[in-house]
Amino acid sequence: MNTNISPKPTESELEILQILWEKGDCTVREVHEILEKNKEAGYTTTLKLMQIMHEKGLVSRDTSSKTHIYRALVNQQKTQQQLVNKMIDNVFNGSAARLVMQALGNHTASEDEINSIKKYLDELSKK
Amino acid sequence: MNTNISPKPTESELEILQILWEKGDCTVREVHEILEKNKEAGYTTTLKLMQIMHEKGLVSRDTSSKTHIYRALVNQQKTQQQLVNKMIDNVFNGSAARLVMQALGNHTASEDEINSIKKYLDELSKK
DNA sequence: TTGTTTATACGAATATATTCGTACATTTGA
DNA sequence: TCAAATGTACGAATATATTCGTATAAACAA
Repeated sequence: MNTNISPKPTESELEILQILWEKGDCTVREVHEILEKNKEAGYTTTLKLMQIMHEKGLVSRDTSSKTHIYRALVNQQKTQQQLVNKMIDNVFNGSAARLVMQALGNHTASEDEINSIKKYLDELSKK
Repeated sequence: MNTNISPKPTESELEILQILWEKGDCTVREVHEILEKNKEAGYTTTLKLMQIMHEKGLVSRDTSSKTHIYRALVNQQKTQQQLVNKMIDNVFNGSAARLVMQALGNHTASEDEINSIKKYLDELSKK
């Protein structure tokens, strides 16, 4: 039973989740400053987005002091899995293998990456 | 050089592109009947979507007879690549390997699939 | 011929996502 | 103390995606 079904995050929400996953708990200002490195956006835009994410249950927040602290509520792995599965279905007609090859094809994986994937595949084979 | 940069197709557009890629040229009615198997939608909704796709340059159409024939203009592989790259960036912090593992983790790839991926990786390593 | 079916065109309603201005409260520092 | 800086709340504008109703023309069949 999973009462944890969150709606699929939008692109903007995903950008924010990335930051929260990596940095841990953050204020709006902290998130905003990181976002600003890559794109232009007003502070209140970021604030509003994070408030909406709170309404949706994507994040929690600590409001005990004036400056609120936000925390990701959805699990990174689960969210990634959800999005990947959707893409496999939606874009690759259900074939995970085709997605994998497409992913490796262009995005020139490094030798290290390739090796770690090979190891991973060996693990899978054993089971 | 690529003068073929089309805007990212939306989800609905992707469903239609899938059909055109698989079936080849289609009328609106043909596309609509396939779509209907999976979801409910009015005929004029499908029509409108395909007209918009035409405006955007995602499809061409032959209007020489009353019933128009639509054809995908964007390449399947390129479109898949575009979407996968976006996801690698957007969801996996730029790591193709992490996407690959996530994709294989849950979606229980078959032994055959795993082997074909291994072969593929070997090819990549050689270069 | 003439009514029914099958098309397209197109405007508009609805839903959702994104962006920002403004009001107002709290904190800070000169 | 009190003005500037910093923060939240919230409504509204804008953009985009999706859905559908209606008008109208063409094809078809009795």
